[in-house]
Amino acid sequence: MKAGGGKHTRNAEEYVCDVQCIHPDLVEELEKNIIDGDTASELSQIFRVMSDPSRLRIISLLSKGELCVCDIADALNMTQSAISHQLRVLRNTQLVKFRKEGRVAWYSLDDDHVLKLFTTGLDHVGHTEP
Amino acid sequence: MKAGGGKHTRNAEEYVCDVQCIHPDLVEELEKNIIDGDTASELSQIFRVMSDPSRLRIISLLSKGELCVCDIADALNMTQSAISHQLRVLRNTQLVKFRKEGRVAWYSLDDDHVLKLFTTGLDHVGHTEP
DNA sequence: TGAATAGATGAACGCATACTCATATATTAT
DNA sequence: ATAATATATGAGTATGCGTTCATCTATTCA
Repeated sequence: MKAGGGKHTRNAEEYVCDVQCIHPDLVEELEKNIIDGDTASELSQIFRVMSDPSRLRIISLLSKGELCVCDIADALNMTQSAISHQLRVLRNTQLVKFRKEGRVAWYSLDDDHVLKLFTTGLDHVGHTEP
Repeated sequence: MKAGGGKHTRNAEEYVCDVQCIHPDLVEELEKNIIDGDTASELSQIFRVMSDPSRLRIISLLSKGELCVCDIADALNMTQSAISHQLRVLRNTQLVKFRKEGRVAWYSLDDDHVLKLFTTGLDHVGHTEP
């Protein structure tokens, strides 16, 4: 650690703290279980994308089926531009896919994981999907 | 919608677009399926908390058991202050809980949903937990 | 061909937030 | 009581991001 700290280990019923010594066994044990920084960053991106209310509502809509941009904009009462920007974010992170039909772009969820994350999250906040 | 837009509906095999008219059936259908703004905000908070690499690594560590602040700081090679700030965020959103034992604070995950979100996320990025 | 429309996108503004630094609080040891 | 330790926290700074506004491309219609 870099500031203000010591080091603790469980030792039967008592907790031993010491600043200078590091307990290699615990550290090693811990370090096996840490996801590395790259994985953490990669993972954080998915959650980051799902951490915006507008994007969640888009996902909520798309969980029911394919929709075009202006349907979404209308349903959420947001500008086409705002929706389009958000859809790009969702596209870039592979959470949604789309197909072009004339000048209409139809969007849909790309992955079941997204839906699972969404419903698990809803579960967590104590709501259930309609 | 507020800018640049029309309105589309699936109509058998053809898609009808019209700007001024709103198709009440589709809108109504959609609006039943939208999570409301409050729910979206509430849900976004959980994902927001899980959208930071440092917090994810903390969660990763705590998924293996109870740890004190300086254990975490040491394992992640971050300052005690930074960890403490992040733990407060995790505490305030009920993702972790803690107990005080003397001057040592032992933290652990508060909820199985957290772990489920974490592992589902890892699944999504194609990693599996060690 | 020219007008209208669906959507995409760059710039800019405002707000949120992760970390650092300094310091405060609470507990243990001497 | 005094010193040391474990953690918490406020202020400040830098970075990231969501939305708006203006504009651009591509497609359809007249």
